[in-house]
Formats: sequence, structure tokens, C-alpha cells
Amino acid sequence: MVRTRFAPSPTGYLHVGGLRTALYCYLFAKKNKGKFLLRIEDTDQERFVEGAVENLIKTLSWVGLDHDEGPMLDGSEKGKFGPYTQSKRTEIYLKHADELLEKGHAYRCFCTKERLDEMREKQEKNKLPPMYDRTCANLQKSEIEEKLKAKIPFVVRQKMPYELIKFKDLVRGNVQFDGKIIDDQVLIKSDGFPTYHLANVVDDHFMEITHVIRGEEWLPSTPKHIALYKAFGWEHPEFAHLPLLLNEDKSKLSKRQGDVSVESYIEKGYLKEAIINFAAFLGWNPGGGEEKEIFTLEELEEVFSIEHVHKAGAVFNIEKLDWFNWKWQKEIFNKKIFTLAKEIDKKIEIDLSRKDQPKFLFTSEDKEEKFIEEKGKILLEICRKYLDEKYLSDKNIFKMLVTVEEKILRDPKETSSQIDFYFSQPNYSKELLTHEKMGVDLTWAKKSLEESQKDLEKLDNWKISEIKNVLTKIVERFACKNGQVFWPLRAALSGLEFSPGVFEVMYTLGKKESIERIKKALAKL
RNA sequence: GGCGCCAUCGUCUAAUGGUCAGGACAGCGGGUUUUCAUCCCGUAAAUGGGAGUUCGAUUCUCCCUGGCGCUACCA
Repeated sequence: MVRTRFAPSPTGYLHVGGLRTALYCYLFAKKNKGKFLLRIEDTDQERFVEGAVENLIKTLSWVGLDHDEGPMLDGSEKGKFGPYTQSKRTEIYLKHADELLEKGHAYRCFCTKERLDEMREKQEKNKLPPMYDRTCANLQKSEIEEKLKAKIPFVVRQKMPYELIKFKDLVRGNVQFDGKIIDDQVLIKSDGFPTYHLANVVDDHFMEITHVIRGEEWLPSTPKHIALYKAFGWEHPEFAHLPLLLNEDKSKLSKRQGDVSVESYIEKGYLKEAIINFAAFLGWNPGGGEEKEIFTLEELEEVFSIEHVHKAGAVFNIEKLDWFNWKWQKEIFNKKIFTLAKEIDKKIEIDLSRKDQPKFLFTSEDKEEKFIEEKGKILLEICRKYLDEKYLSDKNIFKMLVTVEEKILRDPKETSSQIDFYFSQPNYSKELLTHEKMGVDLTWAKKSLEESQKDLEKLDNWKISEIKNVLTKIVERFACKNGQVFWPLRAALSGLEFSPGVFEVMYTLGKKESIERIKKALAKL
């Protein structure tokens, strides 16, 4: 059975690169009907951040990557291969380090930091690969005993075999390294904690991990791990080294050049569907000429394959994320209003000639109004956290939101600025009422505004369809273009160069306010 | 410096020993629309360089170049 693991260090937040790794581990496991585990690699006490583990679990679960085994939020653990937190497994590592010591695959090193620094400096000066010179590997038994007795701090080093180490990487194919120029890695630090290398190998073995899927930065240390498996007499798992996620300048994705924490994207309002979808396509694609790009997590579980993982690093392009987010926002919203419309009006007719913007033909105006109200509520859910209290308390807020539907789905943060004109008109000059291209000068503006005011005052049934009816008749009477009537009116109502359409704005504003705003505009002329 | 990995439009990428090298994002242009947006249509844009294998290489091999990663008692 396939078993994969995501093994982050609890250093604060979930990195988007980490998310992508977790996602591929998850997808590979699911695709192969295997298990996906979470393991916490907290062997570096200095880097440990309070609350990071909880945060990691929460974020992973929020995007839908629930693990089959590993630590849970309530402090308990799922799975029978635990503990899944490395700091709770110290004894196991120590025991195995002893085993290596005994077998001669490792040795104690008593060298001071100063000596090591000096040695490396010399090596670099002489253009030699910087690595430990094995001074302590040749210590006599009596010398070791002496130093131990004198309580000189020591580390345990792996004794790298001087041989060629070859392995097959699932992403990169055959890879080989020369053991002679690989450093004798520290396995146990002087504080008694293991390093990543030891802990990782021991854990992957005992947790029966079949596929190690991790970032490319681990490729150079893989031969060390393979040597370790061999020293223990274990079979090593399969390896798959994922391409790195890159900054604009192609360096490894880092905090310095923008947001890298998944949490920050969640805060910014990105949907989990979009984040997952986007992450999946960074370094992978379905292949086979498939041109579909929008996939749910479930669909990805079906189509994912490690063979289609790219070798080259991928630049993290936020514009594409925005696009995925917009697509998903729309998809989810459409689904919601679809069922909403059918709930409100069982006999509704739906025009699907435009799949992305279904048109609903209600059997009565009441039902349509009800629909607008309910749709507004859905929109409010999307943008609520970006809206000021003063907007929320307005009884017309739902209607307003509906008029800027597209913009909310695109960028909910902009909602306030989009609907602000409903509350107070900006100051505008009379030139705003004109539009050269449309053939609207000041005279025209005055004429159509006066006519509109006159006819609208007579209208009692203040509905979008009726308003449209009245204004269209004016256009007919004047035998002019729509814009020649609509433009000055829209500008008069919003006081803006760009705004939602006249009918919706007028309907939302209400008769009284609409007429007042038209009068105010006329006063300018 | 040493070791390793990588290399198709600006970005994410598809494809095949023979294709007009395809799609998407971004860009640009046009159209629909009462404005912006949406939507539709179109356009420009890539196989890093040099050898070799081959009738034919973007694809296979080698070299170069470039980019990146690793080179800790961090992961």
C-alpha cells in the first residue's frame, strides 16, 4: 500500500511551496488508494514557534488536505505508527545512532566549532570541497573513553561510504552522486537531538513510507539518506523530488519577495478551490493535450500522476492565481444562485445561452425581487469582512451589492468603493454629463435629463423593467441612440465616470432619491 | 570554488523523430453593451547556442552557456 507523508517544520506558517508539496503527496496517496500522513519535524528547538503545529493542521485542513495519520488539533494522534512528532521520538533516534556507531557506520566527533570553521576556510581557499576531515573517525577507543569521561561535548557523524550512490528519482530519472565528496553528516547534535537526516530516515522507515515526495532542495542530501538506509539494512523508499517554486527573479520562493504563507492568501479572501487548483498546476499538468484547467480537489485525485510533474522550477505568478480565484468565485456563486432561483420560483425559466451568466426569467415580479434580495445576501457573505459598518446598516444594501455583482466576485476588497456613490454622490463637474463619442453635449444632456425627470415622476411602479420601459420610450421619441439618454442620466445618478447601469442604479436608489439627483444635475446646467 | 538539478511564448505549460510548435494567464486590437467591467472574436509572442545521430531534430547524444539548488550541530 502506498503511504506518503508531508513533514513540515513548525516554524510559523504553511509556506505555499509546502502546500504544493503536501498537495502532491496527498494526491499521489489518494490516486493510489493509499494513506497520507502528517509528521512534525521539530528537531530544531531553536526554530520552534509556539502554535505553529496547530496552525499547520488548521491550514491544511482548511484547504481540504486532511491527513489519515498524524497529530490532530485536540492534541491527540491518529494512526498506529506514532508518535508523529519527532521531539517525542528522541529515544528511537538515539538507539539507532548507537546501532550505527556499533556497526561502524558512524562515529563520535569531538571537534570544536572553531576547528571546523578553520578547516572549512582552508578547504575553500584551496578550492577543495568543504567537508569534515574525519579526524575523529580515527580516534582510538581509549581516546574516545577519555573524552567521554571528561564530558567533552560531541556529535555523532555518519561515515559516508566512499562509493558511487545511484538512485532513480520518480521525477528526474537516474541520478548519481559520488560518496567520496559527500560530507560526513551530523546525525545527532550535541544537544542530543537528531538532525533531519537521521530522524527522517528512521521515521520514514518505521512509518512505512513508500514514497518520499519532497522539494528539490533535498536532492543533494538524498545520497546521505540512501547510505543510511543501507547502513541499517533497510530498503529505501521511492523518491520524487519536486521542482522548486520560484520568485519573479527565479530564485527560490521566499518571504522577501512577497507573501508566501498560505494563511495570508486565505486572509486576503482567496478561495481554497482556487488555491488548490493553482498550486496543482505549478509544476504539474494532466498531460495528454488536456486543455481543461479548472479542477476540484476530487477531480485532481483522479487525474494526478507523478509522471506529469515537471522538472523545471515554476514561477509563482499571482495574476494566474487571481484568475483561478475569479473563475472559482463565479462557479460557486452561480451554483448557489441557480438553486436559489429554483427555490424561489419553481416554474422559473432559465436561459442558459450564456453558461457563465445564466438569465433567470421569473414568473412574477415579487419573486424576482425576493431573488435579488437573497442574491444580495450571498454577495454580502463574500465581501462582508471588507465592508464598513455604515454600509451594512442600510436596508438597501442587498440591492446595491447586486448591482456590482461582477466586481465583488472579481475583487471583494473593492466593494466599498464600488457602492459608495449610493450613500453620497461625489462632486462632479457638468462635463461628466456629456459624452463626445456618444454625441451628448450639454444641450443634449439637459434635454434628456428634463424629459426623463418629467416621465419618471409619473412612474409609480418603480421596477427595473418599468424604468427601462419609460426611458426606452424617450429614446424612441427622440429617435436617438440609447446612450444619448442613458449616459447623462447614469452620470447624474452616480456622479461617476464608471458605475453600474442606469436602470439598476435608479431602482436601487429609489424614486425620490433618483429624481432629486436628476434635479441636482439639471441645476448645474 | 565543489557537487547536483534544470532549460518551449513575459508567466504556467502541451505536443511529436516529420505539427501552421497547441492551450491558459498577462498584453494588444476589435465587437456586443448606456459607461467600466463581463462576454465574444482576433492578434502578437517561444523550442538558449554549437556539434553529432538521422532522409528529417524542439524531441536522442555530447559540449558550451545560462539559471537554480545544496555545500550548518536548519529543515
